[in-house]
Amino acid sequence: MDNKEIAKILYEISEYLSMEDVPFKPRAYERAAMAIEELENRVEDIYKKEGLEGLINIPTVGKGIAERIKELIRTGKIRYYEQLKKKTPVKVDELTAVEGVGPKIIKRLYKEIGVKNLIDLEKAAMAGKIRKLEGFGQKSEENILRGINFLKSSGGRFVLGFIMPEVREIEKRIGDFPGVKKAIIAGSIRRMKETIGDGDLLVTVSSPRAGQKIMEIFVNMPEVMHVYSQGPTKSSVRLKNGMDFDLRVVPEESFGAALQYFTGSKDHNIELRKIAIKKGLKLNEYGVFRGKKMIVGKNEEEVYKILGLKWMEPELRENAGEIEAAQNNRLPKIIGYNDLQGDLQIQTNWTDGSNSIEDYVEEAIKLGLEYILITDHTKSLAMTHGLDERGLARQGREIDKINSKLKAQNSKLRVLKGAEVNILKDGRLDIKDDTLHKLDVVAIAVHSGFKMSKRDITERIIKAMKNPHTDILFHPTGRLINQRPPYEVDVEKIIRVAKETKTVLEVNAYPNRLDLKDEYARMAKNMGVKLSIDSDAHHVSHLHFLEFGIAQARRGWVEKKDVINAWPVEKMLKMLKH
DNA sequence: GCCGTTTTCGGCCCGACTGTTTTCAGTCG
Repeated sequence: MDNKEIAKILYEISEYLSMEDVPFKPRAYERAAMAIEELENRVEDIYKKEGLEGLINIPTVGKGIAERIKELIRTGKIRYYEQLKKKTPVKVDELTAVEGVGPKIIKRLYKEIGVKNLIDLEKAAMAGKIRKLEGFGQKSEENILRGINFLKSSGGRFVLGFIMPEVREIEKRIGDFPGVKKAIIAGSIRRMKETIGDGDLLVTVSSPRAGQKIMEIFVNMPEVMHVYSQGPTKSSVRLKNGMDFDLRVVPEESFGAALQYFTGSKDHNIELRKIAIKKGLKLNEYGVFRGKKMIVGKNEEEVYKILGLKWMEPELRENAGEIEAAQNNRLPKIIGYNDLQGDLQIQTNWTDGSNSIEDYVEEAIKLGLEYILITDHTKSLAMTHGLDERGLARQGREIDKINSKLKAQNSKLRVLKGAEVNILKDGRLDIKDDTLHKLDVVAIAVHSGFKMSKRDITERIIKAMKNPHTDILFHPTGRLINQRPPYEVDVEKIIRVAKETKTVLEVNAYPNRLDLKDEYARMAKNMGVKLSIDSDAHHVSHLHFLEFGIAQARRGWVEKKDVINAWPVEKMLKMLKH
């Protein structure tokens, strides 16, 4: 049982306890679930090595929850959890996934109209049963239906950044196997799309025997739940996490053509084949052919070259102008995965992050960053214990101390003072100007009022951008992939105002945000607006998410010069408004 | 149920916003 599975059960216990109106316990279970999700070591291993004591030593896990986890590891279930489920037999995970539906609503809908799962919920809403309940109305019902439709539209796709560790693990394991020469993930994963449907792993092998062997290994991996098919060149499985995964053994001389073909996108490939036809050639996954004679296919570069195109990064292959650019040798020099020098959004344990400023300092040094901006939440975001003016001043003094220490150690790293200042409903910021003035970088963000009309929310954000202290607008559209649509903000208008006010727009790298998304990042870049790519870390391990923000920016044709935290710290600070 | 430089009990849930109400419950993260 892995940590995610354990965490999921603890989350559910938390929801059930909330339904019962039990005080404080839900929060305790929730905090334990969050801690376990972020733990590097496997809880099961901790228990095996150190027993109950080891579990209790996990912060936020005490004697009570440790006992529950112990029972889960030893018996495969938790009696307490089973009792709670029996009492309210509903699919909590399905129902809470609907935006705006929480434990109290679930409980009432179950008790009063027997809603147990998502299908029941949709039926009840469609039949107009929910609006008739006391305390509910037409709007609540519409909101629930909207939430369900949103879930459906995103169904079956996985958030790239969350699934990537498992994908890479499989890629590496297969690639390291004796007899396997090359192993590369193709498809939308290689193009670094924000969500992916399935995995395609291409390999070349040293002998047919090795090919057969690797197929054996693949279909018997511990992650595999079901084998659809197993053949000499293609095997297809479903993983336990729900994702379908194919392994293809490809002839060495066709590897480039196969990689090109399976990387896609579909539209990009269609255009390429049209070009091939015009040149009297044929392009397929085995190579480029003249008549029956294969001309090239061993690597991607030669496939593109023979079609009269420069090779291009997979992130650009969406038939969005890249083919023409490649023909005219005008491809952008998109930002590289090692080009960032700083990270401009980090939440610490001063508010809702899990780690101290020093923990982040340590991790940032490991990653080779030269600066980090601390951006804890501000006071009106009460659930995160947002900082007020005095809190920010106190944090500033701590940062000064840390910087002196770093300097004494001859460290290159510098910690900058910032905040993720909350934009109030009327567009004012919730921190006074004289405090904002003392910060190195002021970032602003919307955290409430997501359902405002297009005009109102756009005006609200613009007013906040016009504050002379504002430097960066964080996650400009507020979307959460597979979970919540963006607010109805007029992004084009925001980009225009960003240009006027010299406000930097963020490409948030958190895997289910990626906000601005690729097309808007491209629009901003084209209008000369500067961007920042930030992890939005709430835990030191999240600094690694920068990769996915960079990927999103690359998909938006963004270059190094467009990204302020790809610049040295002095140049970056000089560019800002104050 | 967890936690502790306020330490073995008594705090912890804090505020904005929405949608339902006419004074408030529930969600957000």
